Amino acid sequence: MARYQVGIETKARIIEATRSLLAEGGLDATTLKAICDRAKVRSGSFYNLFGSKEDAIIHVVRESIRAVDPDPDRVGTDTVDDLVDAYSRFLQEEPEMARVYVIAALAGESTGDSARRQFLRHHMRRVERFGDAMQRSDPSLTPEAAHVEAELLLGALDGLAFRWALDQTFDFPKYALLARERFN
Amino acid sequence: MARYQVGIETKARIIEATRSLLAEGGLDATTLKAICDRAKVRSGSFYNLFGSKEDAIIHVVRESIRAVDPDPDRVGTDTVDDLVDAYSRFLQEEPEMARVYVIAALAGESTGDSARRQFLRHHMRRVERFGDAMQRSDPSLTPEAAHVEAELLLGALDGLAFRWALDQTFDFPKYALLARERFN
DNA sequence: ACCTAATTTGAGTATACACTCAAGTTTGAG
DNA sequence: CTCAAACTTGAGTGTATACTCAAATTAGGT
Repeated sequence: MARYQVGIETKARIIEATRSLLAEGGLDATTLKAICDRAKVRSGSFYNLFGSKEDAIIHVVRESIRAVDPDPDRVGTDTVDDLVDAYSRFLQEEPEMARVYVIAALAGESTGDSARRQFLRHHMRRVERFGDAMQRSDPSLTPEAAHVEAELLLGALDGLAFRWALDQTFDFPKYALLARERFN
Repeated sequence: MARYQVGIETKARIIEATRSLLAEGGLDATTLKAICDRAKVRSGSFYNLFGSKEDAIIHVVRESIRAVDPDPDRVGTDTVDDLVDAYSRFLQEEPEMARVYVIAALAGESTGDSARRQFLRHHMRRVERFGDAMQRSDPSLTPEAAHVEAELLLGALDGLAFRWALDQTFDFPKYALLARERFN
């Protein structure tokens, strides 16, 4: 796709423009025009590198989640607490991005649901991560039980994050730890 | 506002049109034109009765949540299980509405955040309901502890509902009950 | 029947949006 | 240096959007 150096740089500029717009003003602020203006690119160039605006947005959201992953290379040394901490950190450092994530995952009417499938895959990977960490800390746990516990804990974290998005005075880290104590 | 009988009926028609459009096709399908066509009304009439499209949508979402409330008049006889059941039922009966609820609550950039405040108030009322029910089943629970438990359980339910929205083969009622067992 | 206020109309405003494409320019491998 | 492919341009397309308002009509209390 982007094989020339200049194309790679353009793509990076577009991604950075999209990232900063999402972080500053959420989805509403992230129009094609705004992205192109900030990236110093005309719209035709954008579409030479991305199939749609949503492609760029999803790329950025996934990238920023990966950025706070305690074990991005899956070495397998992360604990449940590490994962919960990473979740708290993501909310703290990228509050707007968390909202974008949820809306992009749910609003998939327009996109068909390819976006939704992508978010589901991402969720399943996280469940696996949590389940693995739970088994490492308690080897007597069966894989099936670990999976259920992981879905419950991740569900609780997601719901508490939604709660926090409604009202940022909500003490997410505190409740996240309480939830973590209930599951294992 | 709507003092003539005909105005009251028009308002009801608009609400019903909005409700059915949201249930059938979510937010994307619920344009002003679609609402007006279905309600057999011209746009001017709509704006005589509602301040904005979003007013009508929020009205409908709140109404449909209330419709599955096990104790809408707050008699105070509902148990935690009743409340969890009502939550499951809402997802089952109004799947599209649940997504609309979340998006409307989070997408408040455009609205300022008056919508967000409204959803927060609604959330707080539900926390209170859950907390009250928990105290009724276990009178040794302090109000403060009940509040914390209620936030945790409701958070877990919200997160599991998000999980279910990603993939409707997810067995929400099963996980909801598991979560319910962990908190009390 | 009168009269005010409620309601309705519907053409009109503004305008924002994602996306396209044919024609040019630049890149870099051979 | 050549040249095909990668990249860029930017005016243009098409469409949908929520919302307004002045004028006409209707409701219903008196």
